[in-house]
This record gives sequence, C-alpha cells and structure tokens, in this order.
Amino acid sequence: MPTNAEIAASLTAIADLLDITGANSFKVNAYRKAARVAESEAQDLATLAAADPSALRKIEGFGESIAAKIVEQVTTHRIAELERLRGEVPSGLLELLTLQGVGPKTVHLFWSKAGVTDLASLKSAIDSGALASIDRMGEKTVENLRTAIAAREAAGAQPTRFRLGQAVPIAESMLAVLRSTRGVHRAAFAGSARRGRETVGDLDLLVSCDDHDAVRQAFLSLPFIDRVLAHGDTRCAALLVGGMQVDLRIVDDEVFGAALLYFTGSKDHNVFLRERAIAAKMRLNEYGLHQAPEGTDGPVGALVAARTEESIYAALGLHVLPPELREIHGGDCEHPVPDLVDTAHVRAELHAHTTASDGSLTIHELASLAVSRGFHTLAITDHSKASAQANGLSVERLHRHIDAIRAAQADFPTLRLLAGSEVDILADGRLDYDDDTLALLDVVVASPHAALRQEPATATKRLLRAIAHPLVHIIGHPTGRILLGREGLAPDMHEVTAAAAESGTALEVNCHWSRLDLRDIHVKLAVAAGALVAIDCDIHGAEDADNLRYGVATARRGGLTRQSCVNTWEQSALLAWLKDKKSTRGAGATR
DNA sequence: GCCGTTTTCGGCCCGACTGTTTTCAGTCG
Repeated sequence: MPTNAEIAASLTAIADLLDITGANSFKVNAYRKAARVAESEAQDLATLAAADPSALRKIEGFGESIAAKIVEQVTTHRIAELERLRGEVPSGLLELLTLQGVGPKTVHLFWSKAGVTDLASLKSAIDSGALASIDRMGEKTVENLRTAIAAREAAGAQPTRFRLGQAVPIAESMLAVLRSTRGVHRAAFAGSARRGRETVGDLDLLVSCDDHDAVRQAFLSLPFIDRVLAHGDTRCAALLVGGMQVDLRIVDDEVFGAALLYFTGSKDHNVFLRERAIAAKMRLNEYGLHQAPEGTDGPVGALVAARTEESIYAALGLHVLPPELREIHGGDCEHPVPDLVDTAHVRAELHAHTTASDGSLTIHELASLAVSRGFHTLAITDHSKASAQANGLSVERLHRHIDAIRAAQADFPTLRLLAGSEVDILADGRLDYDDDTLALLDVVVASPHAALRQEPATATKRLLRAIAHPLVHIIGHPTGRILLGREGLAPDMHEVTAAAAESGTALEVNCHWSRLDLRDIHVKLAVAAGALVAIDCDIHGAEDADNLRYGVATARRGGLTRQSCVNTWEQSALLAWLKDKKSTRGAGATR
C-alpha cells in the first residue's frame, strides 16, 4: 500500500502537470494543499482508505474528487487522471518548474511556442536563438535562464532541503551581524525554521530598523553569499554557498509583529488568519491588521494591531498559537493551547554517553555539563555489547562502569547521577543484556541500532516486545531514521504508541538534528494515545546538549504537554517512575 | 477542486520584485 509520502507525491505531480496545462489555479492549489495535508497527516491514509473510504472525506482538504483518487491509488496502485496527464504533458517539463524564476506559465510558453520538452531541448532553444523570438523573452530573461540552468547543473545532487539543526545556526550567525547594524531594532528568523520543521527549504530573516539601506548593505556583504537573487527596498534574496536560499525582509519596528506573523506562516495559517480578518471586517497583511476599506477598492482603514503577534491574535479574538503548531488547516487557535513542553521545563537528561563507549566526555565532565544546565538528574547510558562499532560495554565492563558512576555521585551534591545503559533492541525484539544485568541499572533506554530495513510488521513486533519488557523505561530513537539519509523502521505507530501508553514505557524524542526521532507526527500519535515521552539529547559531546531546542520543537509540533514529558518532572516523581514505572502509569494520560 | 455562524454557488491571502512593458504578467514567498 502506498505511504502518505507517496500519495502526496502523486497529488503534487497532478498539481504540477495541471499547472503546465494552464488549469484553473484554484484547482491546482487544491491539489497542492491536499498534498501538504497527506504529507503531514499522522494517520496512515492507505489504512484509513482501505478500512473506510468515507473517512478520508472528514480530513480537511480532501473533497469528493481527491478522496476518490487516493482510494484509487490505494486499491489499484495507479491514478487514471495522473496517467492521462502524463500522456499529455512531456515528463521532462516538470524539471523546468524547479529552475529559479521559471513557473508554469513560462514552461507552457516554452513547450507551446518553442517545442521545448525537457532541460536539454531548452538549452538547444536558447543556443539556437529560438527562445529569444518568443513574446516576453528579452535579453535579460534569457540570460537569467542560462544562469538558472548553470546553477542547477553545478549543484548536481545538492540538497534542496536542509536539516533544522544545520540551518538555525546559520540563521543566528547572520542575525548577529544584522543586529549589530546601525538603526536595527529587532531581528529574528521566521519561516519553517521558526515553526521547528525537521528540514527547511530556505531561511527567512526579518529585521526592523530605521535605515533600510544600511541593513540591505549589511546583508549583501555577509560572507557565504554565492549569488544575489533580488535586492529591493524591503526584500532581498540570496543563495548561500552550499545552495541554501536566504530571504530577508526589512520593515519598520511598528509592524514587526505583523511581519513576523506573516513570514512565519505556514501558508495555510496565513490564509486562515486573513480569512478570519475578512470575516471580522478587517484586512491582514505583513504591515498589520487594519479596518476594512470603506468601499470595495479603497485604502484600508485604521490600524488595529501590528507591533506584536500577540496583539494581532487578540484583535482577531483568537488564542496565540505557538509557531510550531501553525501548520496544516491553519492550526487550532479557537481553543486555548495546552501547556506545551518548553526547553525551560527540562530538568533531566536520560540518554548520555561517556568515553566508556563512544562519547567524548568523562563521567565527571558529563555531570558538570548537566549541572551547568540546571538539571537535577543525569542518566549515564553507554552502549551495550552488540553495538561493537560504538565500543559497547561487555557485562563485566558495565559492572565496573556502574561502580564508577556510583562513586562519582559524591562529587555532585545537586545532581542525581543514574547508572543506565542504552541497550540494543536486537532484530527479534530481545534485549542485548540479560534481565539480571538490566536489573542492576537505574535506567534502561532500549534502542534499535541494526536491522533497520526489516519489514514493518517485523519492526512492530520487535518494538512491542521491547516496550512490554518490565525493565525497559524508554525506547530510544524508535525508528532509527536519519534525516535525509536513512528511512529507518516503519512500524505501526498506532500499535507502538498504544502499547507504550499501556505499559508506561516512554518513547524518546531524540534531539539530535539528524534524528528527531520520534518525528512530529509520531509525537502526535503518542500524545493521542496518552503515552509518556522522553526528550533526550543523546549526548556524545558537549555540543549535543545544545540540540535540546530541536527535540523540544519537534515535541511541541506533536502537541506534547509538560505533564507527559518525563524530563520535566520533579526529581522525586521521575525517580518514582523509574523505580516502578507501572505505579505511575496513568501520569501520561492526565493532561 | 474545496468549502459554508454571510454561502450548495461563488468565492478562494496579499504584496514585493523583475523584466518587459509603458500598465502588467509572472514568480515567489
């Protein structure tokens, strides 16, 4: 059965092909929105469609026609409409849509007026001069096309998305320079990075200032800028070395909130807010919330709110929605937002490695790091013996390591040091240490490290067996995926989260930006099931502690509350759960 | 194609920048 991502890809393909044929843009947008919905839906659409086709219609964005196409893909593995479009439109044209500055209208023009069917024939048409004879194809446009094609070819297999933990530090280093520029009041990054998406396609920077020109100059002089794409009075865009695009918006400080709201998005959230504004006889754009114009086409009325995001939500009669929740369907700001977990709430790290296995810090260095973060508890969880590549500990070495951890406790009066292990979950769900050994530990984090390509049904059984083990407290990075690198396991997360809730075993959100596993939609399922969640940095070196923000953002995207996150609990509650997790099993369900 | 505390028909967010035009179309976010 097709995955949600495959269904989304089909819907996007239909949208692209329709676009090139010149179809109604609202129809095209309906397919694009449906693709976004499919991609971010936590439930498995194929399962849903197979069980009850009408259930699809209940999901916003899926109407009669699109729901039918999803059912068609699930049951027949094809979509007749998509095949019809593919027969009509040369497939090579789709690639042209990804060229900078080239959209569907332009592709249609190339195709209909110059017989272009792919990148190669576009290049020939440019070289022969055939393209320059088309309407609206001036010298400059053709030159820009050459540049866009060259950039594409030079980029080769360059990524089109970047991992959050790589993009955010770049954004912050650029903001640091911009903040030091004359006349700057506020500066922030917005877009999908602010929403905490696990990968981002570009960076959106926002600056409020008195001197637009000074900020523009500062931006264009930043290091690592490879090519400037646009530079107007309020907007600049550039490509960085490495291929990431950065967009800068410059506004007056009075409207910073409105601009931040707008550039944070998502697109669907913006549409939602603007429709709310219209319904309330107002208008919303990046310059603020205003009263509606007097006539049909007059200037907007008096300014209602603009300085902060909070003031705009309030004026619209809505609750402030945290950026992480501003996704599909505009997000829910009709109801109060639950007490989402925050980095400031986290007081315990339950997954950390020392030099005993593959970490770079000693027990004492790791403990000092935890103290510096204001933590009350640190679990030392080095690898088990099956992870030989990570210098996993034999039972004998583990015994000595436990003694060393117990001995170190005396040097850290404000920190509770726990002796733990990150134990491999073997391919069949057995654990890498015997129960007598596991019973010596304060914390057992059980994680899959090998056999990450097994069938979903096998993976589900494997994880369920580990979850049900009475000595396991936390399932570490449950799928083993590596963002933009390795798919990892694809277990039935409905079953996994339900079992975790039942046994009181926590599921981990691993904070490393290459993992973020559980991913956001899996956190959402865990929350719905009432399971406990652990947010852990999986510390191998001091810098890993800084990744907490990414794990927290992922958890917030899934709607995780403070109460369901074991790392935020008071020390006594945490220790009680570890001692007998079943005695506090209901904790995760009470929100 | 989707959707409905104005609507089952008639809307569908809104502005900046570019290049080509002399008022606008296309792209992008």
